[in-house]
Amino acid sequence: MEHNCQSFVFLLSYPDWMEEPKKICECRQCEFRSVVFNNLSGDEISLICLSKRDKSFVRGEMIIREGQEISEFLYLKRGLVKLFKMGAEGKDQIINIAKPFDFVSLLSVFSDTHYNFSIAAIDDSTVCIIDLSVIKEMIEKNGKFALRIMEKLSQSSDKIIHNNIQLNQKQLRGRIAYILLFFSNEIFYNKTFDLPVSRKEIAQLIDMTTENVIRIFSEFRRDNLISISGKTIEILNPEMLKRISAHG
Amino acid sequence: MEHNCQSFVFLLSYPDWMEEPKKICECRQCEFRSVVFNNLSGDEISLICLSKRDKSFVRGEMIIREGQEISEFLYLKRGLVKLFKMGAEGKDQIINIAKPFDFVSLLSVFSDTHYNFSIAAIDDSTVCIIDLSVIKEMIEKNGKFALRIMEKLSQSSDKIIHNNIQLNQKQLRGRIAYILLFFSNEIFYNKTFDLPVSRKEIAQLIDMTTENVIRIFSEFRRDNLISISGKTIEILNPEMLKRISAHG
DNA sequence: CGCGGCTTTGATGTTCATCAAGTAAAGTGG
DNA sequence: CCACTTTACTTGATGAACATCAAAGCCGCG
Repeated sequence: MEHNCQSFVFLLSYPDWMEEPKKICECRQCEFRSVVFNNLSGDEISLICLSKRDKSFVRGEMIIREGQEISEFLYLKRGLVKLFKMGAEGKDQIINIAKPFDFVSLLSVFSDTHYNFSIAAIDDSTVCIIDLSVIKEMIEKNGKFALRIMEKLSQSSDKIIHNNIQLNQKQLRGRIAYILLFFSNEIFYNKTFDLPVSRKEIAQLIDMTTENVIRIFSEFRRDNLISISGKTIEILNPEMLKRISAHG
Repeated sequence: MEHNCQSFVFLLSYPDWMEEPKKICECRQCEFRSVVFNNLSGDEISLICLSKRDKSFVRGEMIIREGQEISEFLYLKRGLVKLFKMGAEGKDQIINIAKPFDFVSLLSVFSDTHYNFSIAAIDDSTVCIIDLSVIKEMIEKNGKFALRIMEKLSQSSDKIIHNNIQLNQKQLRGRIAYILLFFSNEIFYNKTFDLPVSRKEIAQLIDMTTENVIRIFSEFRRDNLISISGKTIEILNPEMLKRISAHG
């Protein structure tokens, strides 16, 4: 999971017989390259390298604040973040949870000048930050790259929209089952995991009250669908949870 | 509102002194051009013309059926359509209502091979259909065009997502107020309008039951916020509706 | 150690879906 | 065009699902 995209290697001097080497950047090895940057030439990768930097955030830190100007293109390299809209007094609404290689700035990067949502780390995270103008320039110049970016962007929006539709139709038990399976299957790839969010945040994510999140957790524990100890959750009966998620 | 994008003008023969004219296509005059196709050269516009056709649908007709392969890029030239996911027995869920110049195929055009939602005309509509491969080719070749398409696409997704978030937080009265103002301000630009959808469809759009849509309509009429006669609605007290929409 | 935030459970009331039943409107076949 | 059927609309009554309020234990942190 660790990767290091930030260092350049310069030769301080070189013998006559040697051409001046191009700047070598570890972006060439970055896993992210395989996601969308495949279509970029070596030179283009180098250009990105020049304008990019990594930034790390600890759990709980704000990465983007609603209203901030969009001048950079962000993707998540490590950790877990939440996208959310702030509301009055703890009434935030979580739009999405993003994991490594997601474009976290994607809503509105290309459609607005300012963020209309916030981003915060829900686990220690590092974000790769690229000048938006560089990305735009590259989109203009490299058509394959443009298509690939559109694909990723479109996928992310689709996912959010369809998530929302699905959740709206379920009632509380269904939503809890859904979110438990989401963490287990799509984030941690494990039946046992530590919830990275508070009960309250779960409530904000699936649109219900904190009390009811807890109540249904307890209910599921009573029915031996899950076991809970603090933040640690183990899925005991995934089939039943799937049925509950699908139905109700 | 009327426009005609479909006819080519060919000269059947031309004198020696005249160069063979390029195909002239009325796309050059199409309003849509100003929306995104500004950045295309005359030749590129011609290419689009060659691969495109218009198709009209009467109110109620299906335009796209869930599961269908995506091979074309659609935009709405005239009318009103609904994007929706089919559910069991009238339990459809309406995702969005699109108006002229919206990209109606936008969710998933670039991220999937098959539609995962349906489109139907809720008013007599005409759709301009362009080969998706032609659009993709143009995105690859013309960077400015690519950026413009991304912008439009991103705007549309953003709108849907934020709509959803807003609606989720409101209770029934707030949703009805919201949707009434939506039709008045964003679709018909008029305080009096004919609802293009049934009460049931409104319920599917803002996620409630048909009975409650009717109940709250009646309530609003009783309180002199609106007047209703059949499908015709007049907004009498927009300020109050705005307040109701904002609050609850 | 004490304060504030997170968690938990119970009691209560509101909001909303469901059921039922009837009227109006719109489409259908003779 | 009329009887007929179906679909849309409307209102009321009931109960289920859920939010809100209240109270107490827990945990981490300055």
